[in-house]
Amino acid sequence: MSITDKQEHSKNPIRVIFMGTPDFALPGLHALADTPDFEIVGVFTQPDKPAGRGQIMTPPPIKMLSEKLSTKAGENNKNSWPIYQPVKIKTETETIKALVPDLIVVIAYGQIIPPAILDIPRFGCINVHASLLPKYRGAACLNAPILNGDTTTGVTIMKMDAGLDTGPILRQAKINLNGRETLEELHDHLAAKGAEILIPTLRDFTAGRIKPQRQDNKAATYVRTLKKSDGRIDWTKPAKEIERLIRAYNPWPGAYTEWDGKIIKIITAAPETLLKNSRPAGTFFRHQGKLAISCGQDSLVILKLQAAGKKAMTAAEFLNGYKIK
RNA sequence: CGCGGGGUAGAGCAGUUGGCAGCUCGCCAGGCCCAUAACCUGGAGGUCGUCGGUUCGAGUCCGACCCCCGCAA
Repeated sequence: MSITDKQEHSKNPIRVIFMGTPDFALPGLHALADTPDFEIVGVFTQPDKPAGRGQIMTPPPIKMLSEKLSTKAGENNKNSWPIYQPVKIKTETETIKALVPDLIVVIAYGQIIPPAILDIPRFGCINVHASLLPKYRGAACLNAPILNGDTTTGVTIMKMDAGLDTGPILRQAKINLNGRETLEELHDHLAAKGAEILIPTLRDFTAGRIKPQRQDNKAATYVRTLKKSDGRIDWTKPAKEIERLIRAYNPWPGAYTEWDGKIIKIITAAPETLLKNSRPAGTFFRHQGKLAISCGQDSLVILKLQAAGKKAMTAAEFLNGYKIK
């Protein structure tokens, strides 16, 4: 028996249930699995569902990572863990009790956790949320700061209560925005940031070194879940706003418009806009060898786009093949 | 069997009722200009996704397959 093994046993690891579903939750699960003083006793994630062309049954990202990590743990003579994919978490109260968790960590699980479950672990349920609460409660917390042109955002680790993202705060980490990042970049950045502060925060909290701070409900804002149709560009808006929307919705739900009867995804637009604009909103035109689209205020230079059925192409490639005046 | 679009020169596209494979850009060589995302001249570069069928003749019509993508999730 090695020294590290002895340390693990002597520390009497904290029993953790992890609940999460999409990519955003991956770094958190990884961090927990890598930390000897926390023992994963179960993972909950959403059921497999049909996805992609052909509607093939696809497991959520957390299931795939969980299986990999759990198998590896078993091979290393450490405890592996079961994976649960209940349709409704509220029916799993007894299952969860039987796992005797000290703590439940929830990252983008995708279902509301009822109070009956919140109360099971002695340390409660801890959630990682990708905004500086109480700002941007809700699902679109990653899109909102880009869409609104904020200069900062961050992650919050909180103790969950019955409300949606209303629980008392354990710790926050702030990051600066440079006005050019896409949703994808912000997503990856904050997923990593959340995982980075998760372990030290859990250690401090379970050791009694953190007093959860109640949120200021008066300062709270809420962002509803995005729909695919939110990505449809309204060209009567100012170019500056549209450029932010393109970054905030890339890659999902994607900013798109219709041209010549086809759906065109706008993937990247230039951050600077053209001042002159005499054309009707939504008109595609050439300007100094570049592709531009007129907006309600100013015009937007398009850098990268994708027509339905085609691969993504640069504006120059688009101009070569399609006839734009 | 979820719905749909597409594979033609390095890139993006066109190709009419089957009849010599084109356009824009790029590339190579040369020219012009104070200068250019400018212009002029010449040039290279394609087994038209694959296999089979119909035909005097197939990028084009028929069949099968492979690959890419949008919707949807």
